[in-house]
Amino acid sequence: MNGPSQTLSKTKHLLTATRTQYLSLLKHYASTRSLTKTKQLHAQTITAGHLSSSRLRSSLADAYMHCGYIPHARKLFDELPERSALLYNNLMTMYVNSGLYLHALKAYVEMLQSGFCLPDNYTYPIVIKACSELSLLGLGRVFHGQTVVSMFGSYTYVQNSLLAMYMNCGKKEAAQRVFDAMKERSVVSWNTMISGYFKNGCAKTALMVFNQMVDFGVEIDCATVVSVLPACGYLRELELGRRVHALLEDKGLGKKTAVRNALVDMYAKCNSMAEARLVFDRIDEKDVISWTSMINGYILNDDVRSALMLCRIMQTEGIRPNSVTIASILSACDNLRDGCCLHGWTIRQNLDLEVIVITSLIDMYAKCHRVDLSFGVFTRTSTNRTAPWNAMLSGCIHNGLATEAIGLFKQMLVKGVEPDGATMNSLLPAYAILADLQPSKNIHGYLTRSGFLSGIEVATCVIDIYSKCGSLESAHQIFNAIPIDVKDIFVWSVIVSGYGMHGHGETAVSLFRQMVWSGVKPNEVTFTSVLHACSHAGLVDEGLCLFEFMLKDHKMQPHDDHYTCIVDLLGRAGRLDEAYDLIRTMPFVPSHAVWGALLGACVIHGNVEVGEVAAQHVFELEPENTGNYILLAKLYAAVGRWEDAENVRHMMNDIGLRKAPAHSLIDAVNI
DNA sequence: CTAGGGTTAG
Repeated sequence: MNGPSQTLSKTKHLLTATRTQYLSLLKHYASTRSLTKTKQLHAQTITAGHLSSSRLRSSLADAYMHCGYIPHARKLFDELPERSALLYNNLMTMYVNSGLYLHALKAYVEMLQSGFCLPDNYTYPIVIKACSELSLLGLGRVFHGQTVVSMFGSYTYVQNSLLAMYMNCGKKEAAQRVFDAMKERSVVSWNTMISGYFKNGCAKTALMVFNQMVDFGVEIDCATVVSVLPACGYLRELELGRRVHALLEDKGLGKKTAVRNALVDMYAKCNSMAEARLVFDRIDEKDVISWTSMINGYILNDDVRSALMLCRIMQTEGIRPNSVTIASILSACDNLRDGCCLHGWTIRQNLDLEVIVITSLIDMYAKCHRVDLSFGVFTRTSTNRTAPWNAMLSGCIHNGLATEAIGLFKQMLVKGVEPDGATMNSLLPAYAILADLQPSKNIHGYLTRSGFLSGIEVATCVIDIYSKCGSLESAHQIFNAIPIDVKDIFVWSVIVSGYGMHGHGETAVSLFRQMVWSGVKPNEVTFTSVLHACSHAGLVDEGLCLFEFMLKDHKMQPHDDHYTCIVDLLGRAGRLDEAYDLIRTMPFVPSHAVWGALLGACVIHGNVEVGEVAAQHVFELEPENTGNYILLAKLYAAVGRWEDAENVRHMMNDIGLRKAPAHSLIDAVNI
């Protein structure tokens, strides 16, 4: 504390201080970032007449730079007769620390033009960081080239900044090349690669790099831990997460709140709330992130009550929620009453203008089937950010408003909002729902021009759209344009089911075999698609063979969908007894779909005996589905038992189900 | 003097 007498003595001291003393004081103020004291000393030097010394002015500028006081720093800097590389570096660092990356790059240009000095090994990390933050990949590459010719390319600091820059710009291959060429790698190099791979969607690679790092015997630090734990959580690698936990306790890295928070999050994502709670309770200084991680953990594990309770406790402990806390809680809300309550709460917390919160509110209302309220939130915000638009788009899709979604996207383009991958994920299903060829061709053109089509996810969507429109040639063309090693399980599934849904069983099966042959392992969904294709096209032996392949070669547990396909397949072929036998050997209770498939087959082949059994089951499982009654009536009609058909109609009426118009039953019976 | 690092929506 500064008492008045102390201040006085200090002032006295300063007045009599020599220039050297000023300089050493400034150095101290710079390292401790004491702006007030720097300002005081600035005033002193003016009154003491010392400011004529350019050495002192330079130190003063330097102190202001370290304190981040841009106006004075810049003015003093500009007035200096000559500037060293060190001063330029510090100026650029100040700009970078204030988020003024473009200013930093301008300062670099001035440095080159000044003729006083050249960039050094300290300069490059700063300007490369600026490129990284601005995603200026082109300029970043230029700096990369400059470092290589200037020999600073072999400095670990410089290389580390390049790793981060490439990772930030989504160029993980480029980062890996720099990493591979490094002669010496620090712990920072490894950490940058781990977090970089995770940020670029390669969580598995991130874990691989971490394992390599441990194998190499590199000492891990806090940053390693907080880089690797999110990847463990994402991949639900609980065992590895526990090993990292043990390792960090061993090395005494577990004191920082950030590390404990990362642990809470990891355990929560691995569905181990007991361990998450244990870590959480042991955090001495819980911050808003600790609380949010725990709250979000409960939400992820479907314990909304505990999440809300914890949120209450947090507030009684004096910690205010932030936008992330709110977004997390909103994501768990699926009813309008709570939703409106929470909306009010976000307004009271003054957080309703944050982009994440707006996005979450839009999403929440859409989940409550109130797209009108989503739209209310949406229109009341000045939105040129992409996320709220995406939320609005996906909200439309979830509520079946395909045309509205497409209209919204057009508005988005008109207003100059930059669409991204998530935009496409929300938008493209709209075209698949509409299944209208001309608009689909239009969006295909847009996707080609904008470059989105080169992404495998988008290409998969477009294949699906063309399939739904019935344009299998176009679908196949896009499919063929994808290199074989890029084709994943999803794109194969879509093309198989595309051919399947239009009755081209042979092509579907042939594509399925190509997929297996190319080394992509089929999953439950692909088997459903191909079995469905077989039943649709009447390929009985093929279908049974594939079912066998699925059980024996792939050791898969068949789902209800698979049984439905096979029952349908056998049933259509008239092998009703086999179908019935299969149902009786099922390891779980058959669903209405399975019995429904059997009933449908009985109708085709006029088998009343089996049909009645099937009908009994479907009536029990979905009593309100009128289609089932109609099927049974149709069956009776098919074998000429008109009275029974009429009785089924009465049965429907007795249950009070008049949803089906009378004529549909009559039509059905008359076929 | 410089490089990496915790919670979140679509």
